[in-house]
Amino acid sequence: MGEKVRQKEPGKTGPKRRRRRKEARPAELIEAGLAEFAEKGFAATRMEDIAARADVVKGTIYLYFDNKEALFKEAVRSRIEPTITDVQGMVDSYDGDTESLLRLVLRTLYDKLVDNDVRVILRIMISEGARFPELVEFYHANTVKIGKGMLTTILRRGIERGEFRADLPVNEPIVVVGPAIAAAIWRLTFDPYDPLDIEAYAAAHVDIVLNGLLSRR
Amino acid sequence: MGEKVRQKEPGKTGPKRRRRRKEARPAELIEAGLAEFAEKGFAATRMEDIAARADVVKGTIYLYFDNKEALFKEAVRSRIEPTITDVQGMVDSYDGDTESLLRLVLRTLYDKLVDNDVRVILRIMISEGARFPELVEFYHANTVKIGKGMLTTILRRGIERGEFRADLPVNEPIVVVGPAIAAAIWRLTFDPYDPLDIEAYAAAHVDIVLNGLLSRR
Amino acid sequence: MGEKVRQKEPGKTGPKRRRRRKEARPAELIEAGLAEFAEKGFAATRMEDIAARADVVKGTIYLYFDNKEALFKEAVRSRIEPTITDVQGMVDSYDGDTESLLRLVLRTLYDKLVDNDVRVILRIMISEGARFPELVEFYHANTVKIGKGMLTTILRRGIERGEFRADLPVNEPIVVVGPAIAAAIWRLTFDPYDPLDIEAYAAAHVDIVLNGLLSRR
Amino acid sequence: MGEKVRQKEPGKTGPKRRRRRKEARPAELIEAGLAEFAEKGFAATRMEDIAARADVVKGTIYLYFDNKEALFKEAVRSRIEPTITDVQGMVDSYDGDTESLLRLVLRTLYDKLVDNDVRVILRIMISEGARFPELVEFYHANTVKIGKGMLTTILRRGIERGEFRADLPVNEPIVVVGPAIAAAIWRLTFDPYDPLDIEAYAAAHVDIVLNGLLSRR
DNA sequence: CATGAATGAGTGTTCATTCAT
DNA sequence: GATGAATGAACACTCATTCAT
Repeated sequence: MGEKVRQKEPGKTGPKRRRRRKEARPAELIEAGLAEFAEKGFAATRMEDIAARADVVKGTIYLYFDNKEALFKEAVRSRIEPTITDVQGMVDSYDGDTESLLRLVLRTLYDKLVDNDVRVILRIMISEGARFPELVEFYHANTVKIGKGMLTTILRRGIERGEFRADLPVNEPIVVVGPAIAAAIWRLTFDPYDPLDIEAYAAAHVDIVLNGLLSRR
Repeated sequence: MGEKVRQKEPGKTGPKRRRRRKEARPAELIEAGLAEFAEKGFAATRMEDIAARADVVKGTIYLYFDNKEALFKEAVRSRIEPTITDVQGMVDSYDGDTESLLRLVLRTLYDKLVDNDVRVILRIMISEGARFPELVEFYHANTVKIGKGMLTTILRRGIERGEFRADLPVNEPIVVVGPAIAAAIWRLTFDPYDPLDIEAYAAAHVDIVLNGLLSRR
Repeated sequence: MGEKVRQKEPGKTGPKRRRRRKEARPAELIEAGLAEFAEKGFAATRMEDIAARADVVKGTIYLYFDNKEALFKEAVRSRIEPTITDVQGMVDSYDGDTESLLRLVLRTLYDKLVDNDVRVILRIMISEGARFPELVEFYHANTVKIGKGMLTTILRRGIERGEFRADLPVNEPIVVVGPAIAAAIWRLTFDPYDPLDIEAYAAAHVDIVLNGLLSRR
Repeated sequence: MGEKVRQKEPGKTGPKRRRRRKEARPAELIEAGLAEFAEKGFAATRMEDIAARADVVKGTIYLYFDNKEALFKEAVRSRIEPTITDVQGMVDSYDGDTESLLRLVLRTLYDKLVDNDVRVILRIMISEGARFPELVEFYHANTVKIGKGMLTTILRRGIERGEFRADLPVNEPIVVVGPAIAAAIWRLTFDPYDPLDIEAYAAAHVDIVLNGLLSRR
């Protein structure tokens, strides 16, 4: 009888759990949305799944966000903002040798890279960048460009202090962090089939970038 | 022939051509599909758009592929297969010094990276990998793993011949090509806002990886 | 309330009412579905038509049923269930002569046969049985088999009490109700061209089955 | 590697089996169509399946029939036509006693009932009658009405010759064959779950219809 | 504020039918 | 005549969004 009439468990009708903190709602939805978007991409993510993850119903989302796209953008933006800023100061006020400074910066980068959020933003940029160019621009302006500038500063500092080779290609500082970006991509894709030993990899990165491959003549 | 627009009642409804392309169709559809999937991802791509790009109607696709997923998988697979194999031989038979070999391999990598197809496969792996793990596994097994092995071989060769430092971290060869992967990602995302000078970047990559950052003591 | 036609901008697009009928909806949809399925068969019935008959839109059906097949099965099942049970008791507790009992049972059968629902289930069994064998099995087990058993009981009772011929073929009780089944089929098919006088037919059925054709020797 | 590109077995391209007799084509298609329609109904039958059953391709059907509906109607009609006519003569020229005549007619009916074609036409009438009333009318006019008339003739003959009860309800002759119709329906539906012993059933039918249920007083 | 039933605009897929070969 | 590639009009089903409660 009634093989499968979906009927949301009748009897559960009572007005039970009124939401805890109303203040937290948008943040919870952003959290839930980001998780879903990162996992499935914009198009494949269902509002219903976001709602379920935030433990509300679909309609509730529309009390806080105009539509799916608005939630997506806010979610991504909210995660981009606090990313680089904290590293900024580190460079300005550092007074040790530049090699140590670069090691510290790379260390920080790997720690962030392992952190889910940043990796996930990277995936979203790659996946959805074509459809949301403002987000890419925003991410670039607020994070990537700043980071790139920082690296240039570090390279120049090293050269000026005679610690780094004078003929370094300072205009292409991304090369220096390239292996870390590659590691982030690897973890997003091939890790299940060929797991990356982050510690060993990070050490190899620092070793090769600092010392190069060639034997000392 | 077969390309002619029907001409009866000129000025009427329009160019309703029926091309007969049995042999060519699957390849054309794969091409069109790959372009759309790469641009928009699996979920956001409409069969109708793929069809339009291949200049057929939606239903025609189903003459050649069971469904959207089948087309997607075949398209991706068809692009993965011919990727690495040609480089393989280069390494085995090379008899110059290892630095030159590595330069050659990196050069080839950058040329491929600029090539649309490979970059595009990378984007698909990152975007859709979670939903199509078989594809990631396939790509890893047929391309990435082989490439990684090649790099290890090259590093070992350099060490054995005394050309490379004896204490190189040969177990993390991805570090060596990391900057190139980062460049591919960059081109997929930030290039419109901050274009990459591939030549300069590639040169910087080779320079830094081979020589490192530090000044010779 | 809930039945009111929205009135803003009178003369505009029309009566777009949103009724909230959580409780009643499944039953309404089953009713509408059964009517359509019985008329056109499973394949030829459009979800949109079912929806229209229930005064909702197509998507609404999927709030209550997984798919067309699920709605079909539930609709058929829901109509099969309450069919025979009421007759069951009649036989067990009857204490008049068996001829009267049989007349009563046949009378009930004709009344049910005229009843749209049962006839319609019969049509569905014949039309769709091949594609939905579980339904046929279910109908047989819950209705036909029970009815058949009842008839056997009646025949035996008549024989035991000396009312019926001792040499009756009690193993083929369907023969006794066969003319009623034929009448149901007739009404489903030829009635428009050659209408059946149910009363006269039922009387003839009872007459012939009880007395036979042959003149008393 | 081409997981599932459908590609009709390349190499089988040669112009092999040119159809045997062109004359037979329409008949073969009608045969194939009838079989499919009977099994699945009009809507659920695919032209492709009919074609496959007749060992031609889909397009070929349209050389002989305007469309699906035309094929359906012709198929049904072609099977209706030769049905009753042969029995007609039997009645006119019979000179034995009427009980034997009726036995003979019922025997013939059961033989036909077992015969796939007639049962199958019955199923089609029940399933598709609502959508193809002309066919029902045609079937009724050419088969059912004639048969009904024959039965009336037989009943009258029996009464006139004093063989049958004088007060038989001659206006409802369908009652007499009702059990046979019920048997046909049974075989179309419940036979897999509760098989009918046709011989025993037919004997019971004849027995009960001729002698009735009541014990001779 | 929150709910969740209902909507309606798609999108993937099927299939009768056409037509160049 | 026969083929089978291609078409295009449906149709089942999904899901972002709305809105009465």
